[in-house]
Amino acid sequence: MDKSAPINTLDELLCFNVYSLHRSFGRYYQAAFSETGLTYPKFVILMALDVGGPMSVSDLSVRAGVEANTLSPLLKKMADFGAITRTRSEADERRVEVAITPMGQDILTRARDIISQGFKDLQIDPDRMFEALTFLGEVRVKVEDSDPPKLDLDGIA
Amino acid sequence: MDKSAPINTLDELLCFNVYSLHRSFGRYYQAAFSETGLTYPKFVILMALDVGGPMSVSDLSVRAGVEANTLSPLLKKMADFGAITRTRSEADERRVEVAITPMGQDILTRARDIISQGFKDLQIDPDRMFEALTFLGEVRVKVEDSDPPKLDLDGIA
DNA sequence: GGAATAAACATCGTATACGAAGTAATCCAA
DNA sequence: TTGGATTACTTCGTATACGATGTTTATTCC
Repeated sequence: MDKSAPINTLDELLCFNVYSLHRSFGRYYQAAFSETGLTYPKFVILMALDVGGPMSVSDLSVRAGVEANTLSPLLKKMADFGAITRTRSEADERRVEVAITPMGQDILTRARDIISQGFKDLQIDPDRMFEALTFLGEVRVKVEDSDPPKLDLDGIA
Repeated sequence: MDKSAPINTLDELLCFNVYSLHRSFGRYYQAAFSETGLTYPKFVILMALDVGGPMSVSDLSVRAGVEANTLSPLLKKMADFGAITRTRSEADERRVEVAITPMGQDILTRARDIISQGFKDLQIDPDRMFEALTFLGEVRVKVEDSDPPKLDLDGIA
């Protein structure tokens, strides 16, 4: 019989605050990028490739924080568009090397500026944000390393 | 010519840290809820209805932080399952009143326990979390109130 | 060195999410 | 009071995401 900390409202839950803010950012960027064909996940991919250089789909998966199967169709679209290239590795025929193109760089440069500008508009305290970034990063590691308890609805549904 | 704060890596971006942690939580809860039919968004809906009582789709939309059109199909599925009820308002035929059922309550009770347990396992410092919750909430308000600068790819794509 | 494994991507099925557009009910102003 | 807004919800089209599974290529271990 362990009551642990009973959850009262959604606002007390970190996962909900993260979920909620994520969706707010999603709508924000959808408005910022509308009509350009760029989306937030594509921006993340361009950033990862720009900073980390050419890399395999799996490496990109780790950097971007999404599963490889989510990346596959996205990368195909971006390659068709011309923002990135996809090349079978000579050394290992299983691997696909992904790289940003000059056109992708151009897009990224402008997107970076927009995001910088938008961030400045938000007037967020740098110290609090740094602390939050650190905290969120630590939590992410813990969540990923953790084995979640399993929900059991026997007798209910 | 405003360079503002140039963005170097994804890790420096609050939106990316939120995005990334959101996905980690998503995989975490998918594992916790697997096979039960419950999902994180459905849990959020049950929580909102349990705490706030019966309410319209639009009110629920605000509480859960998702658009009403996202809710519609979800609510239909949950009602078919028996966890909630959907009733046309007598007073205003446009409105649909949504309420949690006893079966939904039972599901929620167990889900709450699982989430409490999982949270305890993560060993998160309460003070830092409280500060983070406050910060994330403030940022969310700012993001929602803010008018995003518009990306322009003329001459590139 | 050849079968059993494992690794890297891609595909498939399902579940959110969003904006835009559609429908029906209510409100409101001339 | 009636016809044009406005509101509430739904439907539609598109874009992520995930786990499970399939396919191809590399590795490993007899």
